[in-house]
Amino acid sequence: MSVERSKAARNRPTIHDVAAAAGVSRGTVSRALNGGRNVSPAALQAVLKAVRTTGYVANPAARSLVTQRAHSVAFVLTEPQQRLFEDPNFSILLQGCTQELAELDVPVLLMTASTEVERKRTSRFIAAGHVDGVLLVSSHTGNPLLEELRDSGIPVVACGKPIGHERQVAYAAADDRSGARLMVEHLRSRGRRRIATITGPPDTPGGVERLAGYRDVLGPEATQDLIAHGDYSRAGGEAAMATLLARAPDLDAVFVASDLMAAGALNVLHDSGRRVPQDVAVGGFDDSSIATSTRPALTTVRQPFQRITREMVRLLLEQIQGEPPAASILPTELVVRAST
Amino acid sequence: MSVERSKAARNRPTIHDVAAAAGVSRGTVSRALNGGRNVSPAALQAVLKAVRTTGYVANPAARSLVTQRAHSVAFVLTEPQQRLFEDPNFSILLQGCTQELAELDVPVLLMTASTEVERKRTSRFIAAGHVDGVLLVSSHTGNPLLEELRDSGIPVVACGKPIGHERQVAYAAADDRSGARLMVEHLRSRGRRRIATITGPPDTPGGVERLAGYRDVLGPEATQDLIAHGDYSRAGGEAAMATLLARAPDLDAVFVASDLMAAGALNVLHDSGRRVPQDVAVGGFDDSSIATSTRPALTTVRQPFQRITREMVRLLLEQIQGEPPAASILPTELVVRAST
DNA sequence: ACAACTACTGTGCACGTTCACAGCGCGGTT
DNA sequence: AACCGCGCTGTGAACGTGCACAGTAGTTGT
Repeated sequence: MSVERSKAARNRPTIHDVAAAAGVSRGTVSRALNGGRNVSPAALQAVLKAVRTTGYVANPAARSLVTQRAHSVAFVLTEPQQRLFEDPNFSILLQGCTQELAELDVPVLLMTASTEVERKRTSRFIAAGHVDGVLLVSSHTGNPLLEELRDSGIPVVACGKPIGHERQVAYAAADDRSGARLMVEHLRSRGRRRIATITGPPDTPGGVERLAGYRDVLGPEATQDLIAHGDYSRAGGEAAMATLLARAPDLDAVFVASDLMAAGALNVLHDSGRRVPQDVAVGGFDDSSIATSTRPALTTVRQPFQRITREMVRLLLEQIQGEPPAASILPTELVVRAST
Repeated sequence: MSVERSKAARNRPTIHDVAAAAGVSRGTVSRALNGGRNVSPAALQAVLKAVRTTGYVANPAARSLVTQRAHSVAFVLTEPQQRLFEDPNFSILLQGCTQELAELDVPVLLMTASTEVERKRTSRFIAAGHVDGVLLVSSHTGNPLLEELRDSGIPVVACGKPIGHERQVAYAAADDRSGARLMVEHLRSRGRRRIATITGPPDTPGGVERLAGYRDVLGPEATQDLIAHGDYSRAGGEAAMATLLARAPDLDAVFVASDLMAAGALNVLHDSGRRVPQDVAVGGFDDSSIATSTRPALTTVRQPFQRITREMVRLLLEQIQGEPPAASILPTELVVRAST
């Protein structure tokens, strides 16, 4: 009597309550709910009905405790936080991964590791077993977090090639190099002859590979005065464009390694009195939402973000299942708009 | 013997291992780690040292199971996903909340509830007890999720006044109405006499309150032809601006209820051959990163996002502690740039 | 007819932690 | 001298679930 009273007092129904309501045992309820193997149709129906009437939902903590799985995943961003809301790429990746995983009922924990303090915290947090795997968005190489994670043995998937760890950690990345080639070839086909470039930081895969693609096409034409480095920020794009104009006022095209930097470059070109695309053609990279919001709209190289997030999730789940880390390189596509 | 063997096989140290290493009992270790009350200095030192040598981190699932707390919080977005990466506001809120909570070692689960399916999933997920509270970013009123959450009894804090539930759910919001007044008064002080407005959707607090502030200042001057509704998207801002120009070609200022829409409006004004601010002054709202990236840069009303996120977190933690829901209205500030 | 197999079901244990309780020695008050 | 309170400690629950195992009934094969 008092036992039943205390049970009724607890508001959240447990698997016991469902079992009692369905007239079966805990084990049968558990089996019915996880796969439903070796369960009679009658029992299955009874359990399902009992679940409905009691409003039962499994306690995730109890489940995690016994399965030794957190059933969740972390999305870790090592870039300065500024970039999360300045550059839509990160939001798209975050959104894509979240959505992809939500369909599998896997929640995503968002963590940043921009500062030393945050990195420590994130590292400790992940080591505590809060998550089964990590989606790591960290373009800059040499971040200690990657090695810490690798050493802790937790499954990791990087977004973009993790320079120096290509063989040891899984990653999904767009084919930056051939994407850059597509763009530069397109600029040449438009009759441009003095094609400059604004690169990403030299310690990022995008910074290296897209520049390599540019050089592939231009060969010796790619002189040093036509190459300026940016930091993937709008302000960085502006500064780099100003530098290029000072060094090579006769340039007639510029391939910018990200749409956000390209938007900055457009502003500077506008201020210098040059018309786009008549005087200078501008090509971006990403095909983020920025590309269609500039005037003129940007010709750019589309990164297949949806495929990238899908692959990241797949590669992570594979590793959680015990498979070794793998990599996935995805093709890019030229999107021609008004700026070239 | 075999017992010790199996213990050694488990890679993650438990509280038992720490207790053994420190020469004390589980209870003492637990007490030493949670507050350290009623623990002798000697025992405390021994435990701390044992934690260091074993590399112990508490198992969150086990802890949650017994404390009946998830020790985590959900950030739920009900807007169409598009907006997460088009409008920087959401990223800022997300980032702010995450950061604020990270300092308290509370992870943030990111969930979307844009579609019916997602809403069901999110609802069930939260009902399962995965989180202790919900940070709800949902501008549109009438979303069933809010009521579902309220009924389930889980602590909720809304961002922006939850129309129709002001008394029942906690919220943090900027003072939209007086912010709008600031801007319209500023436009008048610049000598503008035909001041139009592009509002947010009428079922959002921002849509209602900012329009009210506009009317407060203009009174009968606020004729219907000067008011157009937008949907907080860039495209919506463009469409609304085009409508206004058709209806009132003589307008000399427009107050736009969000920076993103204002950016769209600027484009349309530019295309129509009008100069900003000489022919038409444009005022935005938010002071998001967009405001400084337009040409000309936007005069806007700054929302104190950092204070908003701080208040959201505070209000949520309060409720988790058992306090009743409260509200927090935060002051806005006029930021004058080149567009007025 | 008996054994072997199949399909299904119930029970005990373990996961790792916190909390309530009881026990212990020790100094101070009645 | 007996008692009480205090600071500290160890121990036995309990949280709710999944899994291994044993057991039952019914069916098939020799």
